[in-house]
Amino acid sequence: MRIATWNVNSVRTRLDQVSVWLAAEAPEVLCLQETKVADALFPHAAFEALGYRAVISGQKAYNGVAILSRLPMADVRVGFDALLPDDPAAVELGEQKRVISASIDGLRVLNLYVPNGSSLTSEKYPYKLAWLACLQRYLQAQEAEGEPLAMVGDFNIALESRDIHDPGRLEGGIMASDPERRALRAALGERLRDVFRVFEPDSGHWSWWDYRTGAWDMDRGWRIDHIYLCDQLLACATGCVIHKAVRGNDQPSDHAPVVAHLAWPPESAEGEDDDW
DNA sequence: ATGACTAGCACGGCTAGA
Repeated sequence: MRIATWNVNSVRTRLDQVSVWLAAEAPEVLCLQETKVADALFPHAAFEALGYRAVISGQKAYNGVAILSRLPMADVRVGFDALLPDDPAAVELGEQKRVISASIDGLRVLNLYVPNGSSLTSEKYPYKLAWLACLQRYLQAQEAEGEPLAMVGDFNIALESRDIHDPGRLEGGIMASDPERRALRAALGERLRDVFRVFEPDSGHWSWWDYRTGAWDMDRGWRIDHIYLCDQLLACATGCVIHKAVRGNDQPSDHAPVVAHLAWPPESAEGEDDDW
């Protein structure tokens, strides 16, 4: 199974590019962020023509997440409050459509669009920290269910210096501040690992390049789109790749797709009692 | 220090992104 994540910065504006990429790569699952469209206007037909069903949580103009899958999806959950119905913050944070999950082939795919935060002095910054604190509670509730977890999305956080093109200038600022990093690490706990770093220790690998200041031409990017796996899925991982070339398209999203390759479901051992 | 680009909304110039 291949699970992909891509912040498309408007699914309608990027529909042709997403369709071309899906037709070429055909991952089993593609998680989208920043769809920027109300649910009634989501372009289901274009994806169905390629063999994908979509489950969505969108809103007009801002935010919005979707899971596209070639495999059946079950037990779809929208928002933090789906698992935290008595948590006031979870209910309030649900106003912005940033969280959706589905059970696919025996694992839980959780697709997130973490708030950007804008700047350390913006009121959006404490919102981001509160959102991450809620994510931690949400993940604790999810873990209690015992379903293997793949958590993907646009995290709007570079966890380490090697994830930023110019850490000397950018570290400590938005997307690279200690409180953001601590909040995300607390949510990950000991359970979830960034699968990209299992296969690639070096810096110089980015998933987002600013539209401005020639960031793409100078290859000045950040790695803020991540795929986190629980131990059971991590043991099945065979690779994780950033599809950088997509950022070089005409009228691209500012993010590139990231794809994790999993040998899932695991093949049963020789002589196991499959036919009982 | 600031702004650069892009998209949405709605048709002028904002908000928001990261």
